[in-house]
Amino acid sequence: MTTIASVQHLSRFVDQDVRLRGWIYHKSSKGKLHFVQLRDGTGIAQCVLFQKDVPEALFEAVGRAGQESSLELVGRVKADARAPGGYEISVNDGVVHQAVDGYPISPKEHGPDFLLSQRHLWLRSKRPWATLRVRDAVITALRQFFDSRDFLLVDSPVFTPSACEGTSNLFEVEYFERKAYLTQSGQLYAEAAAMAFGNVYCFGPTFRAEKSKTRRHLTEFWMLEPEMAYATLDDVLDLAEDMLCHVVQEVLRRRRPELEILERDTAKLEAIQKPFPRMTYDQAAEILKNHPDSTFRYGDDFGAPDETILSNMHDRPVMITRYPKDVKAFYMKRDPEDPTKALCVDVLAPEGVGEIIGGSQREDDLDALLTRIKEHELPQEFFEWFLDLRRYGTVPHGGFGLGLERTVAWICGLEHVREASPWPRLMYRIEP
RNA sequence: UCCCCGAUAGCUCAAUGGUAGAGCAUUCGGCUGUUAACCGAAGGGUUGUAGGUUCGAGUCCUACUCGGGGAGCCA
Repeated sequence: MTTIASVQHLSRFVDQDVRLRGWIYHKSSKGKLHFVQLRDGTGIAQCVLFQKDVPEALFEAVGRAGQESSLELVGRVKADARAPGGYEISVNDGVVHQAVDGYPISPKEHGPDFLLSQRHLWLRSKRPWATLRVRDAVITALRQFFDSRDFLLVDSPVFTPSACEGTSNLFEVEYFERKAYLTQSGQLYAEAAAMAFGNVYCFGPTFRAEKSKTRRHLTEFWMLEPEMAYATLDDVLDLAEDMLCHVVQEVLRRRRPELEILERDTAKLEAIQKPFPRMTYDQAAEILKNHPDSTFRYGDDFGAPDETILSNMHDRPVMITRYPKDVKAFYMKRDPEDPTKALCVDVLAPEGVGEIIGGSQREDDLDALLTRIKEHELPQEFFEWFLDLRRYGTVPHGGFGLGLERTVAWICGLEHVREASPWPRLMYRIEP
């Protein structure tokens, strides 16, 4: 039996006979020879079948086999500059498992509606392949980063009894005799875990029933939320900065070919180095006040065009701190130097991508948090356990939430976050 | 929820209110170096749905359905 090789590691088998198992990505025939671009999941390799070198039945079978036909080909690996990837298989044997005709996704252009409806097949194409391999590297780098810093993974529940930040925009589900909601953030549970384990993070799916139809929104997305006991806003900023640098470095180290397929300008990723620019809301407001394209009014949150203006001013993520308390969540601690502000941060990715991280130092004072819950008209009974964290050994603490798909979209240079998810869930799309 | 845009062959798109078209894909034939090959031939249509205007509607009008982009909100 000939050695089974993967396209990824083809260079290890030069001048050896190997067996490749996969699918036809593309084929072109010239009379007495076929060129088969064989896709095996790890990459694409060019295989050449000369009629005189292979069994007649195989030559005819390959001739009839269209795009995405499944097959195994056996042959010698040769370095050949004419072949994409630099290696080529001179085929002498093989078998077509299933000859396909009429595969829906041709090498030509397609629209997003069609491609999303064919997501189960679209995954096989080059761009999704490259994108999802970058996503894998991002996730691996994130876990590695937190593990190396002794953060413990403590996941938060998906079913929750009520809202973390407010009652709107939640998906409601039947939960036996009562209602439950799909989580929109694991943060409150991460805070409890931080009091038990010190530094923790949770990483899982979150859900927003917001009727958003933009390139930045999914109804289901993955969020990574670290939480640190005995931490201040500055600690949160430092952590976010180190984390993003590590993730980008790891993607550059491990996923160069994928970034090339995506035609990503890697110079823009090389520029992601410490320190990131940091400014306060007031400083950002001053910039927007004088900007012709902004309709910003002091006291409001920044709109999407405002974020674009601010992020385009820098070649690396910009960290904006200390927003007005009224536009931010109830659990954020107020700035002791200016009680109208919250000790919070938004991290805006460059190139107009916008917000990928939102974080804060948390309110650790029981009475202040009680007041805040009343101000926001939240049902206190659902937050008693959360208030317990302030009753029994409260400490300064903080953390942030990182949107995975937005981060992947930024690193890959995607137009829309839906491509950063293998099975994107959008307001008007839940299939396949 | 609001604003803008779109829907014609499997896909991407054309068609001045007057005969429904092309490229790709598919099928068949040809070709020993293709990279989204090339050359020749064939099949493929209830123009999103329902009404209306008109001698005549893919084209104009109304409603609906589905989708795309954006706002707000957020990661």
